[in-house]
Amino acid sequence: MRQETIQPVSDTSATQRTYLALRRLIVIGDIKPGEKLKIEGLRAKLHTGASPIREALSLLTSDNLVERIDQRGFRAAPTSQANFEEILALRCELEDMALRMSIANRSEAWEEDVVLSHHRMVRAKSRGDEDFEDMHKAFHLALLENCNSPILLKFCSQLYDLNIRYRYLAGSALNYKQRDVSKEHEGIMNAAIAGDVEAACEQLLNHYRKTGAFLVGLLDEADLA
Amino acid sequence: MRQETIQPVSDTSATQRTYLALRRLIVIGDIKPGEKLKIEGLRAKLHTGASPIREALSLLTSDNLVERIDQRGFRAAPTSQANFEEILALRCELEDMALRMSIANRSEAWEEDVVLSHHRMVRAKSRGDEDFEDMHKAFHLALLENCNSPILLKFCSQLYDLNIRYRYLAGSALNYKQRDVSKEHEGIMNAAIAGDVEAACEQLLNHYRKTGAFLVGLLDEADLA
DNA sequence: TACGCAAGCATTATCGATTTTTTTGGCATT
DNA sequence: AATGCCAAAAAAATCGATAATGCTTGCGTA
Repeated sequence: MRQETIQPVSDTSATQRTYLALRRLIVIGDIKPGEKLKIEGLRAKLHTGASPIREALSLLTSDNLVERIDQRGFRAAPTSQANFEEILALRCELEDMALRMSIANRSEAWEEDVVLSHHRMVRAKSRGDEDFEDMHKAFHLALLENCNSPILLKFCSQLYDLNIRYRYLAGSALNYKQRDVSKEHEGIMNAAIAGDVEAACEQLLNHYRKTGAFLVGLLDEADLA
Repeated sequence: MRQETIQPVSDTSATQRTYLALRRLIVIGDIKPGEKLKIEGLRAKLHTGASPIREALSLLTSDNLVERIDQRGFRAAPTSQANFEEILALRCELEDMALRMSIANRSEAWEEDVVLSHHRMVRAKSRGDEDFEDMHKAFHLALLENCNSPILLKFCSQLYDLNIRYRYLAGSALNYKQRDVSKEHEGIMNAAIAGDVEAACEQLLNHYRKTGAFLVGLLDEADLA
């Protein structure tokens, strides 16, 4: 009988798992903005050693989700209205840029990716799936994916995560006020696929600004810190 | 007699020192693009333990200077003409944006900072100081500093470092062909201080594009990897 | 009472050793 | 000659313990 190659204990490293777990905790607000991230506490919570934690925190620093203070440990990045507005403004600028480039390089393969990720998002939503948020992000990034500028894409992805954090902070109020977000998504997708740069960008930015304005309203009430 | 508080062994952490050292080695090209970064080797070279190295490398990952491959270690980010052109294009877009904002928020304090950092750069240059490169970066960032958008600033700073790496790769040929870079710097500074947005931005982008075109020429000859 | 100092405590940072995983090189088989 | 398999070596990842550092509290003094 064929000797089964020994299965690795896990297919990802402890650092990777810790990174994803911590990132999630911060983004969804389970770890509060400004909160001190004590190694010991996390070690217990995530069942792993100090090294993976430390490394994961270093990685999160680059994502602007964690602040590292030399000799004084780590803390979750603080939030503020100014920070939110900065993120919104940058997102509008950078995504506009990326979407224009993406459409300029338009190809059938890309159009298919966009349609596919949109479909998956819609499906996840109608099912009430856990991973709707992931699909939502995937859709938005798929739109930009074709821009042929990995660094720009990375910036957009980072900003997306920073932004979504505020969505969670604002609470579930958003779920009700569902506007016609689905329509907006469709509109963006269709314009993008049709190669209508101006329409696509205008709708995308509108989409962000509407959500943004709404969020600012909510954040005023809920205190951030 | 007043009891002297015990001096710390060093005023910065080993991680911080390692981070700066490694970053420098990569930017100036002492560590080649794509080169494997073995922990043991670096441990010996930098006289420190594995933990600080590992952490420093994680931090450099966020700067796009190091790639992390799960379970397979780290390597210096590879270079390519496409990558260089991407950096150049992004820099033009983002710095243009930042400079416009900076000028829009213009204040006396900021103008003084700009003048000061320019002076220091000129002085370092005339003296042939080691730290001319640092001063040069400081000057360019000072121009943008007033944009009131820390994240944008961070992006610009990152892109600056990525770009300068190519300058070093192209070799010292640049030192001779000194065009009239000093004039260009002055022009940018004066326009910025005078609040002439269009002139300042135009000159800044020209400055980058000229250097960029020149570099692309050199990079064609020298093989990058 | 307010201030400065110092000891004790909490936490971070670092090291050295161990465990896992990947890579390499040789050997047998087709 | 090429392929696949295994064992040995190299490297990365992780752990547990220790050293360094920052923070807090309580005491003595003015």
